[in-house]
Amino acid sequence: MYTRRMQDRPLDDERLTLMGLLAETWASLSARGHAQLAGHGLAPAEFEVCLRLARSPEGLLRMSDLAAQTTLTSSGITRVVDRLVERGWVTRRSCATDRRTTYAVITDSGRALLDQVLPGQIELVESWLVEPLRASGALSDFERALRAVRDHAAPCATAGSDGAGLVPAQPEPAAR
Amino acid sequence: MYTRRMQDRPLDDERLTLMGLLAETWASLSARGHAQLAGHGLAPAEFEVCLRLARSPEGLLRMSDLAAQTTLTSSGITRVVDRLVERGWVTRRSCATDRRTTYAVITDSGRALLDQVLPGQIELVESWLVEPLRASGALSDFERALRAVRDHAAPCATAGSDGAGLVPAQPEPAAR
DNA sequence: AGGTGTCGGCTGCTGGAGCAAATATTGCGC
DNA sequence: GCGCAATATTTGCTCCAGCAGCCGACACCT
Repeated sequence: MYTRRMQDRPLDDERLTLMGLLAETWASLSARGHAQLAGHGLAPAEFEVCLRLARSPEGLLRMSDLAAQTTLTSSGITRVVDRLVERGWVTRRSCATDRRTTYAVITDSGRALLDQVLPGQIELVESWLVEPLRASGALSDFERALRAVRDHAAPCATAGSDGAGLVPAQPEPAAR
Repeated sequence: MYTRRMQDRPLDDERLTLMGLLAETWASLSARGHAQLAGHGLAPAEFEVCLRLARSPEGLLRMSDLAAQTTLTSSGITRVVDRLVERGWVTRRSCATDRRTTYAVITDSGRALLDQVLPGQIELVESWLVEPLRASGALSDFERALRAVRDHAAPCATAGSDGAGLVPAQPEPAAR
């Protein structure tokens, strides 16, 4: 397996199929998560920002660090935080020692929102990801494989927390 | 493992972390693929459409079947095919037996484009996904786990090919 | 035939996100 | 102290995708 036969066209390459399998799996899982978030009036990026803030030591993170940790650009973070501020889940706070930086801070209301949203999200992951993995006996294998790929590919997703504050060696919290 | 300890807040739930790991891995891999496609002037959805057409029995697929197979809506497919037609990689063909349906057909030029793009994409998957998996000895485990999740979660991604024409039991070809 | 319901694809409108330019603040060298 | 480069955030422009609405076409039923 995984040695291409000569008569195969690149079109049918096994590696392409594997990537497609991963794509399809991710698309399916994330779609379910997004649908549930939408029920709470939350866009995926908004949820991720709230979650990262809540997980942060003091519930606050610099705008540019948020950008580095997510797939959004700093411009995108500005808009997302705008929307979250409008709804009272996040506030901005200026930094005492560096007046260029702006912190995004999660509010009590924002934490309450997460308390309301998280159980459903966890339930979703449990039933659509963990459960089938356990049933096929591949749960720990899967996580190990995932870590192997991530460690090889991802540069450093813990920008701004000074390498600390988030779960060690498990920097990525969010369901996009 | 994978039994939540009582003192954990939902914020630090292991299942959320696992989902985050998957999210991060997918984000990293797809970003590399997208960057390479961009070098050929291709958007991810455009590449996926071309690939699915090329893999189709006669290089043609109905618009609505393309929509069903991708994450795009039929409206989105209309626009994507518009762009591909503009650049000569795809043409539209009306159906002889049902005048409502429109086929998207890949052109020779479109196939040539794929010949040019695919090797690089395969190379990317090889070095950033297959290689680390092989190194950690988790390659076959990973695919097995992925299939378990996909089979449990994905409804049916082979719409329009009448259940045939694509790789059996491996319906998802594309790197989005 | 004629009528009705459904399907397939295309078009106006809206919102989100990236890119690039603009603005603001800091730290450095003179 | 003052200009200058570097960094951080915001703002204008543009593209892309989804939603809702539309029309043409088919199928079924009477």
